[in-house]
Amino acid sequence: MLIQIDFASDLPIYRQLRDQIVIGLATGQLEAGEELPSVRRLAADLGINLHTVHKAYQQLRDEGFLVLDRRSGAVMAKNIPDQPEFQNWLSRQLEPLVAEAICRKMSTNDLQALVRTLDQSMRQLKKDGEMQNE
Amino acid sequence: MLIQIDFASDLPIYRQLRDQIVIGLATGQLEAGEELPSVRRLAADLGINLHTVHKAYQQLRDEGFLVLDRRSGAVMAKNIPDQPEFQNWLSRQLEPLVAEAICRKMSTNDLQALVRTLDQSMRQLKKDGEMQNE
DNA sequence: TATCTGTTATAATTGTTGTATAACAGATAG
DNA sequence: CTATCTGTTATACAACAATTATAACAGATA
Repeated sequence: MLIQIDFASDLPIYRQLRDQIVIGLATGQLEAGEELPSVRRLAADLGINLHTVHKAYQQLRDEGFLVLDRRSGAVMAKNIPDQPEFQNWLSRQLEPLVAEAICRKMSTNDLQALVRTLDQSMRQLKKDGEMQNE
Repeated sequence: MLIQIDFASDLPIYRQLRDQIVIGLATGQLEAGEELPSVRRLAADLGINLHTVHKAYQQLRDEGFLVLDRRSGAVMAKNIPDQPEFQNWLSRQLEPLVAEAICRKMSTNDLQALVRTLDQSMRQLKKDGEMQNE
C-alpha cells in the first residue's frame, strides 16, 4: 500500500500516517490480519524517524486498529473492539464541519450527497478488493 | 451567547473559540451583522489572553465570517464570501472520519442519519431563533 | 482628555513534533 | 551461539506552536 507524506501539511506526520492507514483499512488496501512494515522499515521508506512511525502505530493500537507484538511486529487487528463512545466522538468531530457547511449556504442535500459519495466510494473499493481475492 | 473553553482539550483555545462562534452562527445564536465582544472584553470574560482571542478573530476574518474594524470592533459578516474550494476542503476533512466509521462497522444509514441529525438540529435552532425575531 | 477599538512588537514559557543516538528484552534464522 | 530482526524505552536536542505578559500605537468616541 502506497503511503504519501506531505511535509508541508499542517497535519503532523504521525497523524497523516495514522489517517492513511485507517483509510487503507476502510478501502480494503489493508486487510484485517495483514502485516505492516516494521517501524524501522517504514521510517526508512518514508524518510522519517522511527519514533514518528512508532507514535502512529501506538495511536492505532490505542484505537484498536493495530496489534503490536514484539516478535511478529505490527499486524492489523482482526477484530476491532467496539467503542461505545464512538458515535458521540464522531458527532463532536462533525459538529464544526457541519456548522461551517451551513454557514457557507451548503444545502442539506449537497451535504448528504458529499458524505454519501465518500462513504460509497470507500465501501466500493473495499468490495472490489474482496472480489479479487476470490 | 455562552462560550465554554475546555483547558484540558487537545484542541487549542483559539480553535475552540473559532469553532463555537461558527456553530453559534449556524444555529442562529449569532446573527449576521451582530457585534462580538472586543478582544479585551472576551479575553477577560473567558480568563484568557487577548492575543488568543485576537488569533481566533483573525482566523474568522480570514475565513470570511468576521469583519474587524478599528472603530466598530468585531462584527459578524453580513455576506459570507463564496469559497469555491470549500467542498473539496470539507471532503478532505471528512475522509478520515468516514473511513474510521466504516472500520468501526457503522452502517451507511447510521452515518447518514448522524449527519442529518446534526444538520437538521442546527438548522432548526436557527429557524426558531428567526421566528422569535418576528 | 480619557477611554474604547483593533493591531503590532517583543519576550518568556510551555507543550508538541520530529530527529538522533543508544540501549534493552524477546523472538528468530543462520 | 551469534547475528539480526521485532517493539519499546530513555535521553537529549532543535524547531515550532500556543499562550501569556507587557507595552505601545493609531484611530474613533464619549
